[in-house]
Amino acid sequence: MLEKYFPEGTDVFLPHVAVNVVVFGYEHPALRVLVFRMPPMNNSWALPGGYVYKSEHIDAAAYRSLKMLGIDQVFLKQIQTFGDPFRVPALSEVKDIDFPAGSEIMKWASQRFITVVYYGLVDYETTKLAQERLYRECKWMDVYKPEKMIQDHASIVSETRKLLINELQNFPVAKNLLADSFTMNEMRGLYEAILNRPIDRGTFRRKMLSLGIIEKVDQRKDARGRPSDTYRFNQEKYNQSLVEETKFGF
Amino acid sequence: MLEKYFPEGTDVFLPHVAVNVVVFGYEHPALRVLVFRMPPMNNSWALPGGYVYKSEHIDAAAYRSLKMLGIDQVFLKQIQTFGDPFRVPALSEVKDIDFPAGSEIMKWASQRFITVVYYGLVDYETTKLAQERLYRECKWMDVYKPEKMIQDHASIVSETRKLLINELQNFPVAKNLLADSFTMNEMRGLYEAILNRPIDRGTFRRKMLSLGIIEKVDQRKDARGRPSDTYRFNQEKYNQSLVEETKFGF
DNA sequence: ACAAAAGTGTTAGAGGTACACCCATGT
DNA sequence: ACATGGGTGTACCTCTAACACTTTTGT
Repeated sequence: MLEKYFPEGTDVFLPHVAVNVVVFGYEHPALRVLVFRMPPMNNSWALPGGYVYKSEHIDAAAYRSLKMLGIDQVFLKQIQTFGDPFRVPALSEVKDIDFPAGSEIMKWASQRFITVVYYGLVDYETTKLAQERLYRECKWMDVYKPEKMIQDHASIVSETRKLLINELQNFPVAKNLLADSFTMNEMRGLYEAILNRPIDRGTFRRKMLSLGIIEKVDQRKDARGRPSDTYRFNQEKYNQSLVEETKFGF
Repeated sequence: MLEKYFPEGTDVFLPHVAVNVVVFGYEHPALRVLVFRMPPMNNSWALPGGYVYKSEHIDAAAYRSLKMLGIDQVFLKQIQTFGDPFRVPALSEVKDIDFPAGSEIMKWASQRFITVVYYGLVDYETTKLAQERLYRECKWMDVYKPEKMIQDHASIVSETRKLLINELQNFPVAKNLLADSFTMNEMRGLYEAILNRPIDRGTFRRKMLSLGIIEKVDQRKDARGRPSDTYRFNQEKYNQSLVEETKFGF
């Protein structure tokens, strides 16, 4: 049992410290968050995360926890640390778990943990989730249709979406959430999903083009109506916008 | 030695986890940060901070670390966790320290720590620093004239000032940094100190008044020239502005 | 021809910058 | 009277919300 979940044992990790990542993906027009559940916790979803090796940077631990899920193309940024001593309910009160009582794994899991939370941005289209033995089930959960989650993960998700709004002001979040090329409609839908309010079509278009960080690539005909132009980020202008502290907000 | 610095021993604390606070104070027109140094570290200044009791909320630990310095009227907010495994240099390489080698205190201090950092806002005028035995020397350091600090504390300070700029957009930071009553000149000076750029007098005045969260109290004659009006925050409107997500920015 | 979706133009208002001007005080 | 600093007015600019109009496609 221990070998299955902790092939290296638990001594290699820092006690009391965990990392979690709220991975956002955008499937037009829905903003989604990556969640999983594993056999011992059957009825609730959890955020990806893990523990920190004794000489590992916490940022590296966050990246590693996603790599285990098959995600290596991801933008990560730390946002908040949750440190309520009772944020994780005592395991004796948790029903959806079936580790043997008194096992080393239970001892490890029942200590107090503070968790350093990151948000992650991935391209929903190209992100293929690995179905590893450890993680029985992975899925994208709609941010606005939250389902039952373990511990305080549901509030971590909603907290993180609010913080993402601030990020949107100072950081071109869309670069890491959209495919290489995308339409204005998709980009605007993404902004609307994060801000949770409609944005005027014309105004959005003009503002984004005036920033000068995206350029026209081609056209695309979707279902009906006029074909839409497709765009991509100009890498050079994009990098420049980061150091110039451009305002991307609405 | 152990009793002097850790009267309860070290077992009462979570290992590997520390908290630090960047306490800002404003003495017109300088933005200051509270630093201290204690005997074993003679040549470098340090941020206030401490360790977390095993069943204590990390926020509570941050408050407690300031209470030890005699500060109990303070607004605190968590901003960032620093988790580089080598952020604290090996004690063998630190010259300004004189704990006995091999002592329990050295064992505690030489473990790896991640530190959860908060910013704190206090009223500079009414904050009297306690000169406790543990803290030989306390002082306010000018944010823009950084002095030598231990570990990575200097970069924590500069990082935190940048994050304070974002806070300024969404949160009436001034409420907690100014005295109960203050002039427009003082308030504007505070904004300029945080943003590190000049702001037009008339524009600032009108914007602040239009927010409707401050009200005129009295007048005050300083040195020469026309007396200035003094203002205070209207508690009710202030509280209201917090839930309405008002924009305080420039 | 019509609907649908994308692209473009236009107007009005809000808010900020920059600067000029006026007012109250001490010397 | 003058210098000094606080209070107020204003013209200009930028941004954006709102909505109308035009263009390009499929049916």
